[in-house]
Amino acid sequence: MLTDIIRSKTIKAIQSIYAIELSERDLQVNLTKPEFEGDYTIVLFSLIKSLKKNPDEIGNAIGNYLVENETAFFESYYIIKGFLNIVLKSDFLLKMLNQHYQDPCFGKAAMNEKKIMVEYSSPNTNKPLHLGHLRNNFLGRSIAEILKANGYDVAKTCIVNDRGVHICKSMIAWKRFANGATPSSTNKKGDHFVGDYYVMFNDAYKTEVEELVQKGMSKADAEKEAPIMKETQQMLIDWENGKPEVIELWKTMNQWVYDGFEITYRRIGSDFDKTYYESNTYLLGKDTIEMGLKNDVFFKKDDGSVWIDLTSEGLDEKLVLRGDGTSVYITQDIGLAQLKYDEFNIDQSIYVVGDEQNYHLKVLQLICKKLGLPYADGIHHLSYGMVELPTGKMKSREGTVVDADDLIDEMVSIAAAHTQELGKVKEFSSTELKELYDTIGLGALKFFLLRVDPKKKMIFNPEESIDFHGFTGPFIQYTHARIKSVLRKNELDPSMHDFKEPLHKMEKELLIQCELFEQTLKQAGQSLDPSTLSMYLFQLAQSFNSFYAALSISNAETEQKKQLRLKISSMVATILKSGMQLLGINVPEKM
RNA sequence: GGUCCCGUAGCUCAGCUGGAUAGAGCGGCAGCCUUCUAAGCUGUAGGUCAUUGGUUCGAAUCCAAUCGGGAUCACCA
Repeated sequence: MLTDIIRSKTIKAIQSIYAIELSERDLQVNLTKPEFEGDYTIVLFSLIKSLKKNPDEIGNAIGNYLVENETAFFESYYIIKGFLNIVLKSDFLLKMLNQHYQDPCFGKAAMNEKKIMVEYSSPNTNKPLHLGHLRNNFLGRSIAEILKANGYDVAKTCIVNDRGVHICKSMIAWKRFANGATPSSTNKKGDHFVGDYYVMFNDAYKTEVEELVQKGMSKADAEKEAPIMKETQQMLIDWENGKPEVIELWKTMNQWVYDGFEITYRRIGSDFDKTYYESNTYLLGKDTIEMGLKNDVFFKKDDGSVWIDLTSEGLDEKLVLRGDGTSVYITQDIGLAQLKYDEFNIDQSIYVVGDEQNYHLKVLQLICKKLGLPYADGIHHLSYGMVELPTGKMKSREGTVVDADDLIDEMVSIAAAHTQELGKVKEFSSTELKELYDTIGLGALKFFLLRVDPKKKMIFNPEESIDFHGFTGPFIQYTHARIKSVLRKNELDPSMHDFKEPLHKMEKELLIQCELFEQTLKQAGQSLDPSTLSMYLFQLAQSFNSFYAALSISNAETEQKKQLRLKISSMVATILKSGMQLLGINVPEKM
């Protein structure tokens, strides 16, 4: 990578001029700001102390040395107020261009030996997906792809929360209110169908509680005594005892939800190498607790419940097994962590889970460490912020949840309206059009959710629909389609690779930006952050559009210039396409 | 109350381990389609980087305190 090359050559220069060995960390190399002359900038301030010279003197010495001794790389230099701005020769960039202008693997690392698991999505089977789930799904999928591009062997998994009292709630409501209705009899998507009964449960429950309070019962008691709640709790017990009729209903209703999820997953492009179900894993982890009890990692209280004391870590005492011997949430997470490790032999396990569970995941890792489990250090919580509305958190009780399917439909129909209005793809068949609308609508939505730092919470305003202009997915898709159009109309000659004419400023800038792709992927992989990639792709597209407006490709001054520009365009399109694919976004040939 | 996170333009967000006059997009204003896709391009206005102190050649960035907002601390998942 260029930055690394410049850094190491500069360090070598300093060593040979001043006989002082600097570490890579001591030297800052950045892109030169556009308002100054030069391509890359070396910051001289940090060298003043160790070299005991003034910045101008140091800059001149280094600049001279580089231009004279590294003739293949450096052309000239400028010194402005403590910064050494160097001008690159075009050779390195042109070589890269000739090699990779249509290489879909450009920027990606070779396979390494490490295996990483990414767990994401992890839905509940009692309600349809909402906007928050979309952020999770897009992040998980994209991070998995980015890690693959960094050479890792990646396994995508999902843990489905398919059991528990909340699942029984929709089952009870269905028994009470459905009269045998099914998704097909009502022509409703299965997950939405079941979700409706979950809502009905809460309504009925609320009514019953109110009635009891009217009769003089306290609110707390009423909440426990409401018949519908008692039925639900009984159902959970029946479920755990395997009562056939309950199991039958549970299977049926979950299948409805899975059928619904399947449609959404296929549409948004989420898939998994392995799906775990809580109904299979909820009993895991007890052996490990037993082991920890023997090793004094855990302790037992008088009532038989098992705990871990994390107060020395600044946390609390945490229950890991109930007094009656049944599991809590963390018990099965300990077990599942073990199971994943056993089944996949992973070096690292990434959990894409919302930041509301920071404490939980911290405790999970700490417990695994204390137990001395080999995979403890590999556990990594990719904590992402909640998606909120301008009015605050989304609340299902207040009906302010943004439904995933609805939002996708809305985005796709906006894409369709825009496309029809512009009328650029009149020759498309109806299937091609449908595919294009999906590509653009989902591209806008995915990019919107991936362009911000995962760690930060973000605000979605349903009043202003997601943009299709500016820093958006469609902007990048459009840039790609535009390039493809130019490439269709002008023949690129692969044999032409000797570009002697000096590069235009914008040509050089584009090549330097292309070169940055590898570094960007590496950084996105290390920080598990697709937003850095999103920003990079946007900037690249933006630079291309400026280039496109300022310089003519097909009517370039010379044939050599034309071919150079066609290759640069091709390289930009290649990077935009492969970069967007790492975000889970397709780019059209035409739009 | 304990722990953790956040506060940058009207709005949504970038600003990496301290470095040049704090940047994008949207929205506002003014321009650009007889030339390769105007979902584009160019220009312009808009900031006490929550506040106050400290560290130093230099702070939006590091430290401390204050103010404001949020998450979490269940024999829930």
